[in-house]
Amino acid sequence: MSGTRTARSFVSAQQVAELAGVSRSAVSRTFTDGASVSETTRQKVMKAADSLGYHVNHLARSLINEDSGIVCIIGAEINTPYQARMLDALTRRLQAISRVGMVINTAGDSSSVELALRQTLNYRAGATIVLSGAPPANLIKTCVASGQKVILINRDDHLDGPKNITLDNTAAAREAFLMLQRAGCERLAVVSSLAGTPSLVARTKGFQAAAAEAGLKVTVTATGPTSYASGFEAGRVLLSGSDRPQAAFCVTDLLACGFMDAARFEFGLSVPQEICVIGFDDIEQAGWASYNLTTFKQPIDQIADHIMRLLAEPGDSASDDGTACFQAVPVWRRSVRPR
Amino acid sequence: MSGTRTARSFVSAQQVAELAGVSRSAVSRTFTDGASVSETTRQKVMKAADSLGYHVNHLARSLINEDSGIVCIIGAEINTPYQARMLDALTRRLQAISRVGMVINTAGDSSSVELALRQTLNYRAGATIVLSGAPPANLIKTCVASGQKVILINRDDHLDGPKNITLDNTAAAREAFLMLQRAGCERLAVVSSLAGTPSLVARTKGFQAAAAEAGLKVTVTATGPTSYASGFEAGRVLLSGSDRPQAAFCVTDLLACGFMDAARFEFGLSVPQEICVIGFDDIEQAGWASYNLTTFKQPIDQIADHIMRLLAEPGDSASDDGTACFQAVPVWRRSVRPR
DNA sequence: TTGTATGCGTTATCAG
DNA sequence: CTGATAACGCATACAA
Repeated sequence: MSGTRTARSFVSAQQVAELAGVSRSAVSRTFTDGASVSETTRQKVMKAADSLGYHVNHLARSLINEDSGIVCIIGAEINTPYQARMLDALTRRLQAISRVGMVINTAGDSSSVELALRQTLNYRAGATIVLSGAPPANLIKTCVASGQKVILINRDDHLDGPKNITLDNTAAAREAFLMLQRAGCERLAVVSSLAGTPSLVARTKGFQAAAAEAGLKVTVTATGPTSYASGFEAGRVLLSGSDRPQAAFCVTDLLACGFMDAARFEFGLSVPQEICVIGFDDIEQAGWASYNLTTFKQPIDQIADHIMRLLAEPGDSASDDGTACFQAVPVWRRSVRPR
Repeated sequence: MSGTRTARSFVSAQQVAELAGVSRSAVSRTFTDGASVSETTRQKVMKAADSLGYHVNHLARSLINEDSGIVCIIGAEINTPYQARMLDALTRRLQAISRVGMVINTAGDSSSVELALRQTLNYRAGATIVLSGAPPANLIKTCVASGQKVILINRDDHLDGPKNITLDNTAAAREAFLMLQRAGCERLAVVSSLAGTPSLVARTKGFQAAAAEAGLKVTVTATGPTSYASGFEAGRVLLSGSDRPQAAFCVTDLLACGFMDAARFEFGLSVPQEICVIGFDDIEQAGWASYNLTTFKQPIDQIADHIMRLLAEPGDSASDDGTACFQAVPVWRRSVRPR
């Protein structure tokens, strides 16, 4: 009497087979894509499975397949608009190719990233996507050696095993400078953060370099983490001086929003008449009427699509050199004076 | 010769045992909490494991344990500030109790929620947290019957198997009305959405009821999904009429931000002098200087803590009736006139 | 403490 | 097309 409803446990293929009067294999085949089962058997099995509430145990299946269908997504600050959108884009697409995302929220420090990467191995994830943080090289090696696909986003250290996805931060930063230069701004500032993320550093350096070529100096500020509050604080600091900057390139929209609010509400400045602001990421809030922030859009959908393509490739394909670089495109709104 | 480094596959306990010169069980015990292994054996095993890059296969382990350590989190609109914060709070805490969150991003429609719930069964998740969407009752039953913990957030249909977590939306809405009444507002509006989520409906009805008791009529608007754009559009509609409302209760901060921006930039109204606005959720943006939105804070941390407590309970404990109700607390900022 | 043997739920292989 | 059987990687009862 295994058919009673009291079973405080998952239903197994065995039980379904018994009820349907067929073998375990028949049940297995019914739920395996591309296996050959007669329509009658299939019907019997489905009926029994339905009444018992049977669901294939992907975990047991993966014991044989060596692929659990799990894709680990490692990231810190999931609640940040940009990261949240990336997470949304990824999980949605994973669903579509019948995989599933396992989110590992690291504290950001390297030891917790290491722990996260171990989890990815524990769960036999077929792939690991690292949104932020710097995982130790030896662990990455283990992942790759285990047949896992490792995808690193916005890191600059290019190891050979994993696939890298980067943004052309330098080009974007240079473009940002040009936009401000054309707007007639000469006293320039960069609002950055203390996070020291490779991409943020690249944006800062790229802007500085472009300005230097034009013979202009840039004041760089970093007051805390990459947040609205830090941007606000940076505004306080930068704008209280005697000759305030005429424009600020904020390496993140979040910083830009904070900076703009400081400019307006702490110093009564109007944007873009008295100060121009450029952000980065094109988060949703950048498009809100209060900000109308001119910024650079990260091609999240393209990136996510690219990742799915990487996942679809056969495991050992080293067709490309493993690095894909995307362009951030400027989004003109109203925080920079028209030329 | 299984020890060669070419193995494009995960390392098994077997391989570790061979290298360490011990039995498979010794390896197993080394990685099992509370098993007894001599220090010498332990060292040998650890060394071998390290050099081989061995990691316990949680999936195989769960075949025996009946608990994979996976907790499924089902939600739509992960990229929304509120949901993103909830996701962040949950995944962070799950890590802390050495579980891991599997995020299933549904399209929101019921068929995709059903698919998500099936995934939860496929992966033998020990628990499922449904952030949004209405899963079919029979599937929930299967989950519960399989020994899974099912936690539903903000649903109003109280089945007996799952644990429910709700917010006292009615009380909060009533409070919102009182706040506006004290500010001297008489022509009132509610800005809602077409989503028809139970909690949103409850907020709307609660506000209406409170107003009705005071003999005041309320204009209810819903122009689209629960978004900034919808709030903006609602503002356009509501404020263009001849006698515009003096206050708006927006059932979500996102709607509130959109509404405020419409009021200011489309109609040149100042908040709170010419129109008062109250939101709901206390998303990060509500605290930004541009909005300074008076709103109701959802106790996300409390809720997440409570969920962790539910997960820690023994599986069959029905100590409580299965429903926990939290209070949203008003956060006074500057979008409502002081009394 | 250690090793041996068994079973967890599934799929692949192979014989019918 | 179907059923029996052998893996898959692991934890545990049991015997040593």
